[in-house]
Amino acid sequence: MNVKVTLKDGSIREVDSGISVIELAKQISEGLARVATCGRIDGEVVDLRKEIDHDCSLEILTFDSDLDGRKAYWHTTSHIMAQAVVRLFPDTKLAIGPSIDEGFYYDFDTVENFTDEDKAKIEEEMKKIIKEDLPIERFSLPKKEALELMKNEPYKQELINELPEGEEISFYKQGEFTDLCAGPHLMSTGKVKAIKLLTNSGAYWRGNEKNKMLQRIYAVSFPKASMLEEFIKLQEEAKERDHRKIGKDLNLFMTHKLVGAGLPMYLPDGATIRRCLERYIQDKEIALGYSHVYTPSLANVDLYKTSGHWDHYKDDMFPVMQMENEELVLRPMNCPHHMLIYKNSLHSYKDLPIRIGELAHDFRWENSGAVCGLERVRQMCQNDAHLFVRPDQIKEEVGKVLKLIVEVYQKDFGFPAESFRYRLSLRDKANKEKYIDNDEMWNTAESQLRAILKELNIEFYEAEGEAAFYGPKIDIQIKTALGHDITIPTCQLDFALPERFELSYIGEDGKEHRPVVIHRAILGTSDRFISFLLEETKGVLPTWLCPHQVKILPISEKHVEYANTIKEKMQKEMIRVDVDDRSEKIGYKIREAQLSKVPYMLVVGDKEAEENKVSVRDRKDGDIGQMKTDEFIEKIKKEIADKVISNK
RNA sequence: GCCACUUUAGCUCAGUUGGUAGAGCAACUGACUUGUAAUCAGUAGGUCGUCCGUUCAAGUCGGACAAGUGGCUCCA
Repeated sequence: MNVKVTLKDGSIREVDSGISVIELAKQISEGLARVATCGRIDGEVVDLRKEIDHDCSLEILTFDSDLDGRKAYWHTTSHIMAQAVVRLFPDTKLAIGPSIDEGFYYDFDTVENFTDEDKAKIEEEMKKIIKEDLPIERFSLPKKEALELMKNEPYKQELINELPEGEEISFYKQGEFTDLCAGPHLMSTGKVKAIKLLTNSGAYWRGNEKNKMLQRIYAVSFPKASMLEEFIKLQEEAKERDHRKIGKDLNLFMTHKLVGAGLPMYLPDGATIRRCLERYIQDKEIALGYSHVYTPSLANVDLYKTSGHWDHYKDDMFPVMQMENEELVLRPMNCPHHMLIYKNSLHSYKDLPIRIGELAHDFRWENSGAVCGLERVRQMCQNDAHLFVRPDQIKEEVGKVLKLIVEVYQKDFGFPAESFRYRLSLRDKANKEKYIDNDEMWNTAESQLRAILKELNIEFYEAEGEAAFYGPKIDIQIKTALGHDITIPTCQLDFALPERFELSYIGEDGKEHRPVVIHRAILGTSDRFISFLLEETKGVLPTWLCPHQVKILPISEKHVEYANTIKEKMQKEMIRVDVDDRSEKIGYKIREAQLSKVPYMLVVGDKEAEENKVSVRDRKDGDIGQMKTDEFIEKIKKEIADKVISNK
């Protein structure tokens, strides 16, 4: 933000581009600066005196790259929306209306739910309020008077009552409408130019499902109509990246209501991608000293009573199946099985760490409203492993896991580092029944993970209430094309399950010691990883993962025989190759192959057949010229060599 | 699970005020034998998500259920 301000003595001072709008506003309210004379909106220098047409101690706010300005802009629009709703539906009670990353929402307690028609009316009314260009005034009241002013607004009263005693409580007034608000806001409603109501949905008061459900309307606003158009365009692009759309277009997976919600079926091409990924990650793990096992998806319910899952995780599990005298459940996690595998033999301190991995199917009851393509499912395949370590090995092993994550995501897949945020997931100290009760254990585990992250110089944030019931985690969070914040890789520290299963190793001193368990998943689950992969790559997968790596396109039926001979040659080299032998023009075949995102198209006709060559067309660069068939086979083998041991 | 919306051919979508369905692409057949992003013609394909109701008559109106979509809650 680059702004010139006129100081009270009349001198003009340029404010650093690094200053935030809030900071500038503070300077103004402190009397340091009076009014800005020019600033940038959407990159263009404009005269702010035109933007700010009355003098008060309000903030100067513009919608440019400054996040604070953007938030104030949206926040103001949310007040305009609330004003419109109150005008149209006077019995509405107001809850909260904050700005969010992309726009804002407002929660209303209404007599009846909003329909699409209501939304259109609200949008019209908002445009009127903008046209009225109502000045926005800020004032503050002591608590008692604030409560009196909001006597008809129970949600606002609840909020006021929670504010600390003695604090000034600020309000913003525009025309007949006044709302409790910390600000900041624009100077008047007319500053808002382009608005669009997006979706409405139910939302619980304070996000607690025990509270009343309110009506939430999401919306965006911009200072220029063109920016709104741009926003809509970006939204459409995000839809194109949606893994469910790509999955359908490329025939990767399907669901069927007879199978059930959240239970996708992988079609041949999707199954190929998954098989390659699973082989890849297992090969990586083998190289790092992991041993893989197979364990059943069903277990006696007592296993989970022993592990503690039954007490802490029951609601997320499928119900017990009672057969003869046994009570069986589908497993939600693999840890208990792996604990028993560890316990199956005696271990020396010299044997540790022991790393037990499995591509294991887990079953979790997800709310019907939560399931989403491959991203949230009710049966998933975890790329799971449990590392049984001595306490002195925790740091090294967690470090190795984090290193593997970086290697996979950044080196092998080339995903940009900015896509990921490291989250230290801690317990919620106020909600003790959710977690295994052992404060000492929690404190040790949490501080150890924090120390490791710091030591490795990894930037992270802490989140209370995100831990597993048995221990804290380092989760790697990503934001999907759909804007969901999800975990893919995870690394968890667990002192609890070793205790519960009475695990031990024989130490140097000849006595029994308790190992520590590190739970980790690199791809997370195959399902969620594929959803992420498809969205991140827009379906243009690296060659080693492509279900169809090469498509041979004969110019005419005369050339099908030659096409088939090179196909056989490639198949022997474990390349996934098809021949398009239909009687279509070459342009048509290329178009189809291109849309199916095949990395290499080999056009073959008389010229190629004579010289035992192929004309290579790359999906990104188009025609890249002729080469000998053997030369092409070597090229593609080289391309996939470091990811793949067995390609089929 | 909760709130809102959606569900018509394999896919993408039309379908006027209720009078038992259309297009494009795909598929199939035939002709064309093709040189780097769509050759032409023809054929076939649907109890309009399922069930119940209103009506002389329901893709269209009402209800229940299911699946899907956007959120909330939850979560790998």
